This record gives sequence, C-alpha cells and structure tokens, in this order.
Amino acid sequence: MKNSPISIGQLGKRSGVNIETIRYYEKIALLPPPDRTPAGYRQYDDGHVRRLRFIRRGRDLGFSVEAIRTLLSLAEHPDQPCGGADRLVAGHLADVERKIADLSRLRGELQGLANCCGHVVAECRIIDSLIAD
Amino acid sequence: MKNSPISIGQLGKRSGVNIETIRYYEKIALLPPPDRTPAGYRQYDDGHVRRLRFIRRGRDLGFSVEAIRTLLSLAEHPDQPCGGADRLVAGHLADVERKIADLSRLRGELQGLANCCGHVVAECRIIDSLIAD
DNA sequence: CTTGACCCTGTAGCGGCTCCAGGGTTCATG
DNA sequence: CATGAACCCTGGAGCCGCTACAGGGTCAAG
Ligand SMILES: [Zn+2]
Ligand SMILES: [Zn+2]
Ligand SMILES: [Zn+2]
Ligand SMILES: [Zn+2]
Repeated sequence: MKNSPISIGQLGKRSGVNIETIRYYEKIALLPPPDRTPAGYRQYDDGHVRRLRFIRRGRDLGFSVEAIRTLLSLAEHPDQPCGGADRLVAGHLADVERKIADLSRLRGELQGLANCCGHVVAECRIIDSLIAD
Repeated sequence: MKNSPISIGQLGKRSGVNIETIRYYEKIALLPPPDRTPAGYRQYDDGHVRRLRFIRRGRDLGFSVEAIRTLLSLAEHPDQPCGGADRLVAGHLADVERKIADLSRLRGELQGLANCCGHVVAECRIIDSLIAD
C-alpha cells in the first residue's frame, strides 16, 4: 500500500471534487484537516481520498451534508446496526418521490402553456394564465 | 370598483404571499413601493394585489424571479408579440424535464439501496455502495 | 531570473427567502 | 387613561452548498 501524500489539486482530480469545495468541506469539518508542508500546503493521504469519495457519492445521491455526516459516522462503527442508514435512505427516497410528483404536475401545467406562437401579448394564454386568479 | 387601500397583512392574505416576502419583493423592485400612511405603514391598492398574484402564480410554476420580471414587463405591453413568453415557457419546461430525469435516475439508485434491514454496518449495502469506487 | 502552475487565506456572492431584535402604532377593553 | 394584543416598521443575519474573487506565497522548469 502506497501512502505518499498528495496535494489538494491531486485530491481534487482523484475524487472529482473542486478544490474550493474541498477547502469548504474542511471548514465545515466534513473532511478532517490534513497535515501541512513547511510552506503550509495541505498534504492528503489515502484516508482522505476514500472519505472524500464517500462524500461525493453521497452528494451525487442527493444526500444533504448533514445526512452524509451521519452516514460517515455510521461507516466508522462497523459493529453497530445499520438501521440509521436505512432510515436516511427511506426518508430521502420519499423526498425524491415528492419532488418528482411536484415537478410532474408542473410539467403538465407548462405543457398546457407551451407553443402559444405568433400571438400578441393581449391574446397570449401564458400571460392570461398568470393574470387569471 | 372599490379601491380602498389595504395593509401588508391583508395583501399577504389576498395573495398567499408571506409578509416578509412581500417586503423582499419590494426591495428587489419586483413589486413597486406603495404609498405610506403618516405613520409609515404601507398601503397597497388593487394593482398591487393583481401584480403580486401574477408573481405568485409564476413562482408556483417554478419560474425564477428574473423570468417573472420578464413576464411582467411583457404583460405590460399587450400590443407586442408574445414570443418571449413562449421561449421562457419552453426553456423552463426543458429545465423541469431535465430535473425529472435526474431525480428519476436518483430514485432508481435509492430504491436499489432501500430496505437493508437488520444488518450491522459492516454488512450494510448502503454504506458499501458509498465506500465502493 | 523569470515564467507559469500551483497553493494559501479571507471574504463576498448566488437564489429566494425567512427570522430576529428592537422598536413604533392602533384599537378595543377595563 | 392605562394596558395589552395585534399589527407594522427597519436593518441585518442566517439558511444551503458551494463558487468566485483579491491579494498574496511557493516551487520547478527553462
Ligand atoms: Zn433527502
Ligand atoms: Zn402567447
Ligand atoms: Zn426554468
Ligand atoms: Zn444496511
């Protein structure tokens, strides 16, 4: 196992996370502060890479930073039950389903308005639908 | 037509918009500043009610404040063509469809993780899927 | 020695509100 | 007339999750 420290730029590339975002994660204590070179440059190790990839996967799945904090602390206690993770997933899945339902209703309304071409504003059903109470 | 001025609280009730939000809309010049009583209380008229309802309908449809600004200025020129409104709706509909597609993919991933019950973190497929690269 | 790529800190901004502190006003009741 | 509740005012901070500076320092190649 090689464990030679890497710079923030390399960590960004390996994890697919923006440098500014990495520093932000450090500030909000989501990613632990790494060692520094004498010049003050951050030096990350494999643990950081793994942790940041975990965070990124979680964000890609739409979990909030707080949820990810919980998932990370779960991941650090392998002997404990995983019910907390399950509840997080279930709750988030419900969020996502609600959002999809809301957006689908919206899509329907917008489709009803689309392609109102060649009119003048006075006869425009888009503007009409916004004015009508 | 009665046009007796109303307070911000009444405007909030008639339009379904929070008082703080109304003041915010005034600050960003989305709603024109109303008259004031000698004591400095805002006094709205029917025009404000109509305009704020327009704004709210637009927000409910998911339009950005900037888009609503455009729609409002269109609505004020009834003799002009409504192609701008049409393009706004089409663009926003595309946004909404993209979001639905993204969320649907997400839903699929989350459904694949859900109901991982009764395990211990070490065997949890939720945590696993976040750790795996 | 200079250039350019990288790194640092600290702060401000995005959208669209929402909430708060710390006051002033108005009106009905006692 | 005093008191209280319900309303109103301003200005500023906070929410989320970044992102974008400004204004510097560091390091290796040519
Ligand atoms: Zn969620
Ligand atoms: Zn039209
Ligand atoms: Zn849109
Ligand atoms: Zn599990």
